[in-house]
Amino acid sequence: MMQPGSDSPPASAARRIAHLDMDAFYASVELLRYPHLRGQPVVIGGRSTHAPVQDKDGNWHYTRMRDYVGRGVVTTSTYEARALGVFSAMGTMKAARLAPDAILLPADFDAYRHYSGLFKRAVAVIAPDIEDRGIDEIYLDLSSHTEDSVTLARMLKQAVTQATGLTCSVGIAPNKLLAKICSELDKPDGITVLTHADLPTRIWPMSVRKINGIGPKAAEKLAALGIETIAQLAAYDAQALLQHFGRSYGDWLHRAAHGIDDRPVVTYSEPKSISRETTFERDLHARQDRAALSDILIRLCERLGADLERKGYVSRTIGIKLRFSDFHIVTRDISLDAPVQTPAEILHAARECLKRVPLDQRMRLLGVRASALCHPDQLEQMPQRYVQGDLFDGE
DNA sequence: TCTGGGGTCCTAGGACCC
DNA sequence: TCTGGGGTCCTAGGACCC
Repeated sequence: MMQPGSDSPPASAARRIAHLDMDAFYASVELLRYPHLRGQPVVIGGRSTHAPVQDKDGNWHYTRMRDYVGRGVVTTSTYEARALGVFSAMGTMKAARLAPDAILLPADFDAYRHYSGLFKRAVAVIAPDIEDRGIDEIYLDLSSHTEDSVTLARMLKQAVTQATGLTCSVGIAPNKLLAKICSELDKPDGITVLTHADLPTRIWPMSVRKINGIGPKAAEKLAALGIETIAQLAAYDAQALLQHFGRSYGDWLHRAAHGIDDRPVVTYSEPKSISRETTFERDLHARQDRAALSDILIRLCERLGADLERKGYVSRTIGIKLRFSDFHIVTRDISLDAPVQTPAEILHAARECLKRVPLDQRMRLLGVRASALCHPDQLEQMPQRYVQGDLFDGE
């Protein structure tokens, strides 16, 4: 907030942006529920059939990783499990090999959403300019605050812990790109404050993969050019980057390596799409498993329809997604004349899309997506199509 | 013993319009 | 005959993020 009597900062004024990241969020929420597991390697993943059960004497019985069979990936893990090499997105079976004695807990997203709301509301009391980046992290615009950065970070962390019993890590820097990198520098339960002057010593030695937006593909391409650290990326000829990565991404790479990022903290945005998808217990075939697939599709459409209704959206574009056993993905979508919301309407459109995919291979995943969303009460004000000729009568 | 579910953004070609 | 230059929408795929 602006202080009374203070002038608006000039457009070029240095910004102060925080990135706040909850520490091992899902696992930490589970430890609130099962505090006696603290200090042990715990992995979140698998299905709800692996939930702990309490016997008549009040003792909890957990599933160990070694007893797990089935598909899926690790959603997150405690720092003790990470020490054994178990990280997010790792196949559950591989994780079981690395940490057979680790305890497996199913993900409970309702609980995580609850704690997500608690920590965000607590932060909002101190710093209301919040950009939501998912369930466990946020950006904050602290530019108008007068306290020094370490004081602010301590206040934020204290508010989060008071509201949830959980810890987080905070990075404060001149922009989102740097704030995001620096919240990781002192994890868990850390505070890192960075200025542009710290770039060469703190940021440049790191791998390009630490930049949010450089994924495995881009990193591989960069490595082929002899670029592995952010320093090497910063030193690389800007024109050459454009040649290799195209104008948009090439320019962004160059700016990112130099710590330049003008993106604002976006405090509100409408969703672009809503989807539901599921990976089957075993791969299914369109012919042999027709009934099972049909049931799954119907259930997905029901859930998607319920999501749309609950959130108050109608959709003009329905799409499907298939992942085949060889992991290649096919999508199809269809734009409708009139927006839809009910499961029956979604199902009808989804079946139209499915007709356009050759189904001769086994599938492992089916998904349904609604996009081109709008609120039903906006339909009146927003005609679907302008009659294009009207504006150009006489042409 | 591989590899979840929910998203965003970008690119690119073709249809179609003026 | 030869061959414009905008623009928008639709569709498909892919990279990336949490």
